[in-house]
Amino acid sequence: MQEDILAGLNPAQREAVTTVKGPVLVLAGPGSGKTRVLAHRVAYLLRVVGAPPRAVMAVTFTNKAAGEMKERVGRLLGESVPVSTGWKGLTIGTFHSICARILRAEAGPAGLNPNYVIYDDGEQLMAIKQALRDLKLDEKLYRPEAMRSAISKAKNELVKPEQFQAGTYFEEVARRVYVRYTEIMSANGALDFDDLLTRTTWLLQEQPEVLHRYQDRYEFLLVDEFQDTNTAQFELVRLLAGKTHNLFAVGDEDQSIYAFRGADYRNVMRFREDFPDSKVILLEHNYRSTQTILDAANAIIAKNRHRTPKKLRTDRGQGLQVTVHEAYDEADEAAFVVKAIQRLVSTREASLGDCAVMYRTNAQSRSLEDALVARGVPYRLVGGTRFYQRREIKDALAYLRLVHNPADNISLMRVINVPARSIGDKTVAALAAWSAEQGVSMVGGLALVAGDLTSPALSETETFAASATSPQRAAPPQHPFAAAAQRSLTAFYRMLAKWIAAKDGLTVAALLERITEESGYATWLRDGTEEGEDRWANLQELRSVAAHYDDFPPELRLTAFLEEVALVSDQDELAEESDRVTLLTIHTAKGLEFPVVFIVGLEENIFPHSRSMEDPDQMEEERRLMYVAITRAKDRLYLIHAFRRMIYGRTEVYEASRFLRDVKGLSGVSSATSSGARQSWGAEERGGGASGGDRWPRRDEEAAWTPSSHGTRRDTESRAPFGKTPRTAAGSTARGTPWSPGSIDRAKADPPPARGDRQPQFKPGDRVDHGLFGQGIVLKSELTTDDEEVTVTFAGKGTKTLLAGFAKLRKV
DNA sequence: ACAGGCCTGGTTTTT
DNA sequence: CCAGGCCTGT
Repeated sequence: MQEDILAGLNPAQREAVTTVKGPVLVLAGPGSGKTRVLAHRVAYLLRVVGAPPRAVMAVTFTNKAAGEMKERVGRLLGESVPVSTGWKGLTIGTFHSICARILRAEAGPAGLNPNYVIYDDGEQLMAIKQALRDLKLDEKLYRPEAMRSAISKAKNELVKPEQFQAGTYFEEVARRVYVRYTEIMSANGALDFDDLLTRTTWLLQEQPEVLHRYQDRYEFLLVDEFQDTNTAQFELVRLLAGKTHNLFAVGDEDQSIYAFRGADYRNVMRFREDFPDSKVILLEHNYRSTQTILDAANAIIAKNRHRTPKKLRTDRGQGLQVTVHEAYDEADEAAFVVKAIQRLVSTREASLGDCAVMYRTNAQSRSLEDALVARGVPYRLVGGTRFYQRREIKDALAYLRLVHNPADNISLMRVINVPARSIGDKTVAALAAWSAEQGVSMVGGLALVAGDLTSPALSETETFAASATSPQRAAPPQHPFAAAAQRSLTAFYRMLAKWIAAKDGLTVAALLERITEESGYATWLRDGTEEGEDRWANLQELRSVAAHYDDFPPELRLTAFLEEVALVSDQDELAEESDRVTLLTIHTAKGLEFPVVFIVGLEENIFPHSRSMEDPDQMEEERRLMYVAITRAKDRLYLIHAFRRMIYGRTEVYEASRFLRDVKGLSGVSSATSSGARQSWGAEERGGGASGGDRWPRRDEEAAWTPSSHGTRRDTESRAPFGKTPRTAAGSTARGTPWSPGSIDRAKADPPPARGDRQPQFKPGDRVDHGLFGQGIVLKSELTTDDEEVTVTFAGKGTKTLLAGFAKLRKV
């Protein structure tokens, strides 16, 4: 058994797995098998050490990582040990989900509503705006977003509202908002994401009895991505491990890229200070990339001052060259990427799914999408609109949440007039004000308006107003509503009260269905449009998620469901099945790997980002980001920058990124810039031609090369609407020729056409058939070094430029 | 209630 | 340039 678990591990990994007692810090380079080590260690603890499953806690940052770990542990153990996040078995989960569970179980000691709801950023912002209104502060002057970030920062540092030290006027405002916000959240029975961590940590800090219970239970702690912990998380882990010190932390300072949300890679150092007897294990062997790629990564990260020196090694050999390419502008950059991908695919050196294009900011995806769509290359864009952020989903969840926790005013306000029930803004505002006066939640207020003095909403409400406990009422108090408003409010209340009464007897799916039907939401949503049907389909998807909870005990299923949807993002179930090019930011690429990686936008002020230029610490983070990006690549790496780029509607010349300078001198890195190509085979080589995006102007032509000189681009094209499936070229519309006719002669950046001895397969006027676009007519065809580039106009699908070796074009 | 015009601000993101 | 918020007018 032990052999099984240790088989295939290298000596360092093996040591990490088997060093069971005491604090262990594993510094794990990218691709060094850290997930493997974590899973094997859990299996080892259970199987060889004989630890009971309930004594083991493994903490990750993302659901995806937690899921992977569960799966791998399950595989190692042959599924014989119950792997669950439940109380009985192993605890494997994210910081947030584990904390949510602890707070649910310890609602009493933690002073929380056991039915608390979790607010996401949007709902949090609503609560902050409420706080600003209560404090009569101007939203324009004190941006809610700024307040949110100040409050979040305080919480990450475990600073309570009453401990908040304001050193500036702004901070004083933030302090007051923080205080008021906390009151509002408590009245609503709501916690934000930061609260989950800080409240748990405060609970353990302040209640020794609770702390000891958890310390006694969890003999073995494992923490992934330790460099991403913030102060609250670090403290939480420290507390939990306080008794046994059997704390196993895996991290890599060099991959810390989340400082902006409170992560502090120095926690890795602090680990060694706080646990001086800790054993440090380095995992430097990389199983992912070629040596050339690792050399580039090492060259980047070696310039950071604050790090434990490490050097990645592989036994994969040098591998292929790393390509540095200079493009003319963002369109040329995108065209270069797409062509390179098509070339690799046509030669079967890679599949579309092997290829990833990474960029610093989301806005950069646009030109890439344009190029992919234009050339009919399927792709997926990671990080688009998320399922749980969609309006219909948020509405449905707000209904469910309100039924679960009627104190939740934010959810009430979201749904009270959706669909329209003649309860306008003024009525809602009056209800909010009057309910607060009465010391009840808004649902409590509705109960009073409806004359229902026995409503549970009147007794369960935590209040922040004068009356701390709700007095027994003999008669409903006078309310400010006119007869019509009263009628609407009462009708809404009766409906809601019925759902609340029925909730325990129904499955979540049934409750959801009942709510969407009786509220009129379903009818309202399905307005006959295609969009309405899409949204309805999304609701059905939510319902099928809810159905997973049918078998839970009745009193738990709604709680469990709401918790899951609050803490899970569909990023986690990021489908990898289809063969498409992946577009994603470097941040979202962390933890992933691809055989072929393109890093685009390698220009000063783009990457490294302009906001990081002044601050050496932020510049180090940019460097780590570049390091993460490079180390995603297994076999092929392309580093691309553009000579000029349009940002915020302004086109400017950008200097190549310093990161390129760091990498360029290395052996195995080839700088095949377009300008070099131009010099070697001459600017006069070819005349115009309509397939834009891949040519350079001559120097003397630069002045004329203004946006207006190359016609309109994509200004009429709106982005394809998001759907449940990633976009493909199939639904795209074509655009016109991007370059204005008759403009000056240009050189091609592409390799020169193959010499004489080849004949094009296609010529202008040929009728062809394409699997995706149907029939079309060839406009022109040109040979390139290794393929033939055919421009075809398709009926109703516009004009596409395709590679004959890649697209399945057939003459008809 | 909603369309349309004006203004503003625009890293990175999980939970 | 362009998305999202806010205001105004129907």
